[in-house]
Amino acid sequence: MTGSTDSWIDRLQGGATLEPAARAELAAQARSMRLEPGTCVFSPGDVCSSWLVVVSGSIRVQMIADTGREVVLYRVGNGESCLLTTACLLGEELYSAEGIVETETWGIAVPMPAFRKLIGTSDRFRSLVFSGLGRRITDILTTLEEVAFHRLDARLARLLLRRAPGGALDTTHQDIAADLGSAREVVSRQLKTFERQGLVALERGRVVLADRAALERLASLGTGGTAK
Amino acid sequence: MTGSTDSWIDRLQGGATLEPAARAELAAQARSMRLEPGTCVFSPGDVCSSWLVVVSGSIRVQMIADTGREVVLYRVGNGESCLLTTACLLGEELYSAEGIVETETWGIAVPMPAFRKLIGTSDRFRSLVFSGLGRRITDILTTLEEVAFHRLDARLARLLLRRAPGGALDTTHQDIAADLGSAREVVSRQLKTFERQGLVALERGRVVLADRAALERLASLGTGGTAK
DNA sequence: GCCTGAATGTGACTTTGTCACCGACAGCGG
DNA sequence: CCGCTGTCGGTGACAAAGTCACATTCAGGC
Repeated sequence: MTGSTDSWIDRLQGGATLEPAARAELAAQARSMRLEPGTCVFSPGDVCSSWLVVVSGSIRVQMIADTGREVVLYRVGNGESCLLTTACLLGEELYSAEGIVETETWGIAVPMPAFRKLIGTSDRFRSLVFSGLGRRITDILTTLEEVAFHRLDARLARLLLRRAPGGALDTTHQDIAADLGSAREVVSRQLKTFERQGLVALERGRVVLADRAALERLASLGTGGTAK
Repeated sequence: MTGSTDSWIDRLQGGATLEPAARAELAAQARSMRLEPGTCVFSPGDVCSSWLVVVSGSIRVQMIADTGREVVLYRVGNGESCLLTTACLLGEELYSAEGIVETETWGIAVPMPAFRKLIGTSDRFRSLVFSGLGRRITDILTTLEEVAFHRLDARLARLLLRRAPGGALDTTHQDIAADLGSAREVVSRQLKTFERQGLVALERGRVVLADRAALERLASLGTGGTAK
């Protein structure tokens, strides 16, 4: 809303090539927000009135069962938009999951009317929105495949490799369980087993990778193995 | 492609209100197909070159694990379009699941260029496509929630009630297992238990509901119960 | 040092999934 | 009518995952 109003547009994935008219419309209509970790951006049953983009930071989108168990569907960050929001706006439905701010986040909200207008008038905007949509649907299907078909040890190994690039991961077992769609006790036990096998070292609120190669071997079980 | 060329357009959900220009474009570009049960319409890894609509009949979209286990994501029928196809066309991705014709099906294929043109020019067409999209995403999330959170007995009871309106269901245990994302043996055992409890009667290739009320009681466990 | 709440560890038991068979049945060709 | 063959369903044994009910452990405040 100030001098650098539209700098975020360039940080939006695919935003740099938008037509000038679309850029202007976006810059004029969008509302910029700063969000604190823990904030709930939307909950199941909410109506959806704006298109959401995360410029920086990260929002976790998850489903919660009545028993308290959770599954993380995907995370939105780095110039991405949120699949559920887009789907709800386009299909005029209610949210069916919840969105939680994970790290200090800079977000942009584009009101529904402006969003619809842009979709109708800008080819570039349309393809930007859609390619994000396709990618996320793939993410959700991957989550479903993992939960339905794969063993927990392989999934846990994959998650550790994916989320601990520096060789360590600072989270609680509860968080990991949510990511995997499993239960905390199960994750604790599996981590303990990994520790006994020398694959990781455990500290309170932190998992340190000790044998990356072995974890990779485990992770590739049931991934198609020899690949196609 | 004959006298009644565009009669299918009226049978498409939301198709009756399309602008004349959009109807003409659709009628001119679409290709009509008759599909036999068992035909595979698309497989994982295929590129997606046409937008697909099922006028009548039914197509089952499912994922298959290397172990042979399957989960049905959703079914397309009755004037609906296929989420995965739409998502792949829009996001230019490859299919990540497979589509199998279940019953004799009448389908329509709209080539990608015509589809893109319609999306860009017709407001009605756009909203028709999108509302279908939103509904299907909800379906997939429901599937994920069921598989990740709910007990098999409740899920099986729900499936029986949903798919046996006449009080009986003609399918194999294998098929039911695929629908639930579970294994055949597990479904067989659970059905046997239901039979011992007098909830159903089993015949080869057929399940007959015997105590609908009890099944409904079972089905509502873990659905939120008293509701919200 | 003591309290408190969050994070983690564990045992016992249930539910699901997997593996390896077996038997039952339908349709078919002889 | 007989026997073959492929699909369908049943079962036991055992492994993996989820649930329940607590016991520990630890970091910070007071």
